[in-house]
Amino acid sequence: MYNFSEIEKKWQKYWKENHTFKTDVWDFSKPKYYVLDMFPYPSGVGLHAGHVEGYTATDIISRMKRMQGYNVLHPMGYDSFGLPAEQYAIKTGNHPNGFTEKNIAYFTEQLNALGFDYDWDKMVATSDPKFYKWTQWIFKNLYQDGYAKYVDMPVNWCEGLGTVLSNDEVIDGKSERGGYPVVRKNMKQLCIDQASFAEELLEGLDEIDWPESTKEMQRNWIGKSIGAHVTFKIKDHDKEFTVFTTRCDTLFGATYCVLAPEHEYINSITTKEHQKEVEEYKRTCASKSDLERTELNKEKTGVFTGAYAINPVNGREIPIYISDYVLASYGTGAIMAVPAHDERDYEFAKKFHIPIIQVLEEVTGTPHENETKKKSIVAVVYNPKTKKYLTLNWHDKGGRLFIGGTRKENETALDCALREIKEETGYTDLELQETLPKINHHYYAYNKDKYFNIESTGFFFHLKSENQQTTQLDEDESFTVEWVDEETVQEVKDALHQKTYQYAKNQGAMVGDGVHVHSEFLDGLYKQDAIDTMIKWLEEHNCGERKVNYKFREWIFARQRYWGEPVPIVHLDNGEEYLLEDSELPLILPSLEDYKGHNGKAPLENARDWKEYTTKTGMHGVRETSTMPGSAGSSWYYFRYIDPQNDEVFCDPRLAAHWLPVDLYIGGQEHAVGHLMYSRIWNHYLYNKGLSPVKEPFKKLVHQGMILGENGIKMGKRYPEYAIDPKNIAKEYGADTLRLYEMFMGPIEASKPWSMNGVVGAKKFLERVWRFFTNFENIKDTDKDKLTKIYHQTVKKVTDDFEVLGFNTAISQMMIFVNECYKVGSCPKEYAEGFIKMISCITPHIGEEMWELYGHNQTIAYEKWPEYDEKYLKEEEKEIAVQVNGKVRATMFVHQDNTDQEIEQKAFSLDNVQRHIQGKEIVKVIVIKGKICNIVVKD
RNA sequence: GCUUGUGUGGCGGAACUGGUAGACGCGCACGACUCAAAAUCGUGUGACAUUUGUUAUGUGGGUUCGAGUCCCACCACAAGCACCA
Repeated sequence: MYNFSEIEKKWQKYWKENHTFKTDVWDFSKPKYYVLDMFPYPSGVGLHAGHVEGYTATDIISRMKRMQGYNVLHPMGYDSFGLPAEQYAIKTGNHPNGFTEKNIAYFTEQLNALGFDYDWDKMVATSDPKFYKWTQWIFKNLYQDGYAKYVDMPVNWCEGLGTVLSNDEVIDGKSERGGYPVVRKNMKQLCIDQASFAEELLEGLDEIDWPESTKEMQRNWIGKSIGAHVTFKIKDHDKEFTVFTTRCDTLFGATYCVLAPEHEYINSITTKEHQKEVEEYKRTCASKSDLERTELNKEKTGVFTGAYAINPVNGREIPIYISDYVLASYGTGAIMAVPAHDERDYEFAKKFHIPIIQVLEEVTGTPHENETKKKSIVAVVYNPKTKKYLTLNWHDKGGRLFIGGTRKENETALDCALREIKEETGYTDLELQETLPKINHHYYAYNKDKYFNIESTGFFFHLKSENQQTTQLDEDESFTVEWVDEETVQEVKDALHQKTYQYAKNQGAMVGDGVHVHSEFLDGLYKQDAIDTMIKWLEEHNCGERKVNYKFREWIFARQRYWGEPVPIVHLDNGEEYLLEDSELPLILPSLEDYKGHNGKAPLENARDWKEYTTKTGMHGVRETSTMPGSAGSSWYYFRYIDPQNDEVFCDPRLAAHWLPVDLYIGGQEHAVGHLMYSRIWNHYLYNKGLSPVKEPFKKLVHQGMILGENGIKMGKRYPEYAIDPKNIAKEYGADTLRLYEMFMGPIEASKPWSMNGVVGAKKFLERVWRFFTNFENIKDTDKDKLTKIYHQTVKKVTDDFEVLGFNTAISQMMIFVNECYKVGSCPKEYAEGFIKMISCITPHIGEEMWELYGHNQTIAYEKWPEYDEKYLKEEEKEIAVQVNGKVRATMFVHQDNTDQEIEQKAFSLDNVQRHIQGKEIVKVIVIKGKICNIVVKD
């Protein structure tokens, strides 16, 4: 029986003493492979099961690549600035350094206990001055190049934490850490202008091998939308304002405008009689946090300013409202409202009784030449008492329809609808619920042999009472009047009637595509053409232009916290900002007596001596006391691993050119728009400056899934009782077992529940391996042939599966191989050693130990990866299925040289096949080489 | 509501560009070894009927000689976004 704790300790010691995994980064003779894990925050709790999963995956890849002859860089480090250390400092009054160092040592010990092959000489920690010197240096460059600057802006202010938070640190209006309420407040902020990278960040996404969902989240976060700026003059004022819209084609349907409550013009344009209301509304909005604003999402609010804007396209005067459904921070903080074609505007217009003008009609049916134009109606009548709809069943002359009809001259659409209902069904007591959008319908009338193009107005009525008159039908009107339930309504297949019904079911704005009407030069154009035409018109008439807008805004780059990188900026007494010189970096974080910030001030305000600064030329100033956010160091750390000791430059460009990009990056999806966006921004900046050799730092990205508790519940703070602590598992079952189990659980990206039985199973497999392969009576060539095929298959499958991180299926193949060895009762040394090499990537300790028992006195880590020979993979005899009408009726062995005819003949000779084709006509026989033979028969 | 995913035995999960569904593991049952148990080794294991059959990959349709895989509609779950004009 194998003693895992002894073996694991032995090899961990061996690797450390022999520097087995030291990477010579200057050795360019071999191809490089850079595998990276998202480095952890070194919390005192240590590793959790999710860490182990991701780290084992990169460990396996790095070990395989090393054996395949790559020069592998597989580093580990710590994102060691952060809140727990800060809280420790506040509580104890001690500098967080000691606390952090202790945690790092603890974390490192745990990582080593799991046998990961990190080169610890490359270790970095973001809180180490030797590291953050360069964080400050890169920031300095960003500042010099104008990408970092002070901006006066509304921010997420968290009173509870006494700091400003970025949007991704705010969840549901509360701080991500601690759950304190967050409010909006105007402050001068140090920001990084990420929006200027928006376009290249979007483009970059197309060239990297990342999970689609993460790319999509980044696209969403950047939030690009293509549209136009349109300028509206204000009536009786010498002023104009600009709106952003993606639907400038609907400009003829604009019936009002809305300004955000914070809009600068409001005070000057509001008329006297509306002043009080407007003031009051502004005040309510200001007191609301973002959370409250979204909570009040349900009902639109707003007030009229008394002012009117002039629609540039038709000179129409439309009222200007203010409402908080328009955000000051997006676009221009002002919109044109087109209630007919925008859900929000529709809702607002309904509430404030503002006209709704439809300028786009959905098109149904197929257009044709020489159409006759008509106006008509479709009426959907619903009886709320019986929950049934009124339909006419035209049977074979048109199927089931609602009530329809052509408008007479001088007849309104509504009159027409009421008349048709009365004539065709006799009902007279109706209540109009909604006039539905008009539809542009094309059809062909067989009885008249004519093509028609109709503009149909839809109506939705409720039946108030069953009062009925006698119907007046033309002789060709042969239908039955039927009240039907919702299910039977589905029988209405006519496109126009179907669409009308949909409008009746979901009343609101018509937001889809269609042709323009009442829009002068746009009439007859579809949406996209109309947008292009309108932009051209706006540009020609100097009242608008094409405009791309992004949700992406400034990245606030300062926190009122202590435990972060100091910002190398001094605020001079004359109001200017002074940037420290390179020689003054790193700007070291001072020790304090009081680590707590007071009244929203940064803790570094307490560092009175440190704060003071005088330039060489004798100018006095005060240092910036905010520190950088947590994501600063992690935005470039992958550079530093390559060249961690360099004091001249953040990373030697020759090394960066050789080692970047990172070939494989594994980490949790929670960083999809935080860290993964910020590092791309910094890298794009460095790339544009010629300081990074690649546009995109991470070529391939994989997120490890969440590991759930045994009952499928998320582990973590909420349910600590279900949490699995990898420390205990490693202690009780061994690190190899833990690694093997986590890799066998399922696909790496999937969330999957923990199973203690599964752990035991993994351990049993390792014991089974040990028992067989360390019993040298088994290791002999006697039955070599019996294992040749399965061995080569296994090498191929494991190699291919490792490459795509399919560890669960690779392990399954290795189990099959071991089962086969047991069955045969022996295994040649050659195959055994190949197997040991493969499994040593997953379970390195037992791998090294067995390798040694096989008489080798060097680590297995640099042994040559086993190879397979295609010629052993081919099966000359293969069992294929014989189907009759697609059902498997028998199986048979066929030789790979057999012709289709031979296979066919053999299939027909099988008893059970005969039974099923007897007395039936054979339609055809399909033979797919090596797979199947299907006989199609007919009675 | 929108976006992106995911739905396969008692459980975790396999299945290449459509070609014998359920690999491998857990669990369960039986057998061998044992006085016995554990461990180990072997055999079996979707369901129903039980000789050959029927039926099965969230639901309902479709394409095909053949569908877990492709198409359409729907349902459920997960994650993210959410008045973004």
